[in-house]
Amino acid sequence: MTSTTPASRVDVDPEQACPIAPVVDIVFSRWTTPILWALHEYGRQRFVELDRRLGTITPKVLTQRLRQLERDGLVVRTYHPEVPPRVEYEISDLGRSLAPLFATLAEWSTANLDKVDRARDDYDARERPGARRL
Amino acid sequence: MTSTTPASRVDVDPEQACPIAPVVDIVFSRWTTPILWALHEYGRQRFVELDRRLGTITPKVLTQRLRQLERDGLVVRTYHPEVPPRVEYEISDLGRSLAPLFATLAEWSTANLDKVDRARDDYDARERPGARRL
DNA sequence: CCGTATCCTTGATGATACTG
DNA sequence: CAGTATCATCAAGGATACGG
Repeated sequence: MTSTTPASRVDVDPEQACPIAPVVDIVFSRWTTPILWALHEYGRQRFVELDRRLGTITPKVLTQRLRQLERDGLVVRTYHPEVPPRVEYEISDLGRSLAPLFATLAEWSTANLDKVDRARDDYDARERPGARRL
Repeated sequence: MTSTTPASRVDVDPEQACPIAPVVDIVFSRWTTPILWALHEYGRQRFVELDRRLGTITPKVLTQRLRQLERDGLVVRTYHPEVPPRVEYEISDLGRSLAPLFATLAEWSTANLDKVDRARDDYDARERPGARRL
């Protein structure tokens, strides 16, 4: 390879052609938005509070995601050496800097989510029966 | 917030406590951003062009994602009954309405991605060896 | 309380081959 | 060309139990 491939793939490093791909991985991987939202809305919280607030998440997965967010600098973890132990999580400044982004997202949501719903209804009505694709 | 809830889960319908969760599912599920970006940047394209441009995606998955995006009204599919068949995909008005969102995302990226990298380096340097969590 | 360790299930993806 | 069908793989997530 490394030659002038005539009619093959374009000069893209796979999946990286999209410049926002890295941010998407960081901010929108599974459970990250609910966690960040919870921390942003309700402030510093302990592990169990978060666990309960997120409803269906398991402690294992919550730990994984919190570690990831801590490593990425979006969340700050504070350990209080007491008995019983107490750990608190809060959103970092970097994490807070995502607020306008989330706001934009929420605006788009209120403005367009119903359009998506209608598009789905239309599609399902059209493509339902024999479902001949033309 | 609800004070002193005895000892159970808060009044959240699971995973739905985050108001932007639905949009995230629609816009940021796997491969959707690269696809939308490619359609937005390079305009109307045929199936193979997209396939090649996205680099590593397989036709099967590309079809799945395109169907989803078409159903959600973010992408428009046009079938030209010729031999050989020709199908073109383009971004819809609804899809285009995501542009400012993507712009915000790109801005955050250029402004803060290096901070994430440094946070990761710091974390890895701290938590590397015996990795005692305190 | 705050997790970790283990096992297991499942949904997503890759590979390959084949139609209209 | 534009997919679909089928099979194999695989890692993320859930359930459960236990430890500091």
